[in-house]
Amino acid sequence: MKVIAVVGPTAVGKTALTLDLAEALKGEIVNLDSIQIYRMLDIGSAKPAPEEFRGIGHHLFGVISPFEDFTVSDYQKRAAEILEAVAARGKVPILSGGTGLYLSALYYKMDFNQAQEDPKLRASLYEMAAKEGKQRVHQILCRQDPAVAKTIHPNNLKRVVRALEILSKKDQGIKTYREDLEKNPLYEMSLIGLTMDRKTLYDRIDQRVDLMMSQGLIDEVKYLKSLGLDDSFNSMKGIGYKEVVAYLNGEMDLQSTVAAIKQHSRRYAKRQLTWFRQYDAMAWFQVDAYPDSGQLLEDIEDHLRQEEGL
RNA sequence: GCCCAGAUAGCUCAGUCGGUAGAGCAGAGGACUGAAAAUCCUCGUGUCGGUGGUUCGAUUCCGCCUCUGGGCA
Repeated sequence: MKVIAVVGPTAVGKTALTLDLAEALKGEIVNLDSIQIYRMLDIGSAKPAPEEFRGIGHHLFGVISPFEDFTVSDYQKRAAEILEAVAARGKVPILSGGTGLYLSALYYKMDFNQAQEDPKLRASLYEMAAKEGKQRVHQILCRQDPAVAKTIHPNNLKRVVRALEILSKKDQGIKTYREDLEKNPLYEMSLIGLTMDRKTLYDRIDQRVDLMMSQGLIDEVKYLKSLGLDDSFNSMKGIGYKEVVAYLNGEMDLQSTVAAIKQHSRRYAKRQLTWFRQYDAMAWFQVDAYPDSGQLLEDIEDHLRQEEGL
């Protein structure tokens, strides 16, 4: 099945370009973003508005309750179904978003079903970390699987815990996961990476945060809070949300809140670029090197045609 | 004009009882298999304002100059 993925850092212009591309290729858009997937998180996640859909199919935007703990594994299942359905309709599915792990969950053959979550084990390990230190938990991993322990830093508790969780279900541990990584044979995926001069990107991020504020991000978060959502929910851990929650709790003044959102967004963009560099098949396009989006679109279409010809 | 305090990394500053210097922030690079907008790791050479002097040796002490704050006229 032919699938296109448009990825890149936040604020690089994925949404607009994907819309043009979908129009040109008679495609449908499938969300590849871990926050836009939630309902009611609109302004802060820069979710595309239905008024701007131009009649093009959009999937997995705002379909999950923000009270729900959505995971990569859930995404993988739901996205796979959507990709099937779109292809069955004779349309080309275009993934668009910036969540790297979600891309890998589709691009590679990743089986998350082998080791389910274990809340009890997690809780006890976190308790141990709180009492005896993160080092202690890492030591346990060292004993059970020294090779994996070496690849995970002791301070990265979250990942140490997950590695132990996998070991408790499965003899091979997380290492075999990594080594077994192969491309998902179901999809013939074209990877389109959007990038931009760093300084220009950061300016755009700053501008977009200002725009979100003027669009009413504070009110959006106020409303979410009034529903009972606080920073303990995964949905509220997104950039723009966690900072405004802190502001509404009186922990920060408005100016530093805005500054923090900008800074966190910049760092996030950097991490996204690091992640997306790992794919050898990624075709990169420097967005700000094009005088207009029309030329960019043409080049991308050329590239896709070329890839198909191979 | 006089007095005082400053001038050190992109920014804010610390420090060297004289042996050419280091924190925070900003920034850069990286890792990543059920929280991923998450979580975590690594990275600091800069005419120490300019110029003379003392000294084996000055960013450090002294003189002068320039600039920036503040005060007094």
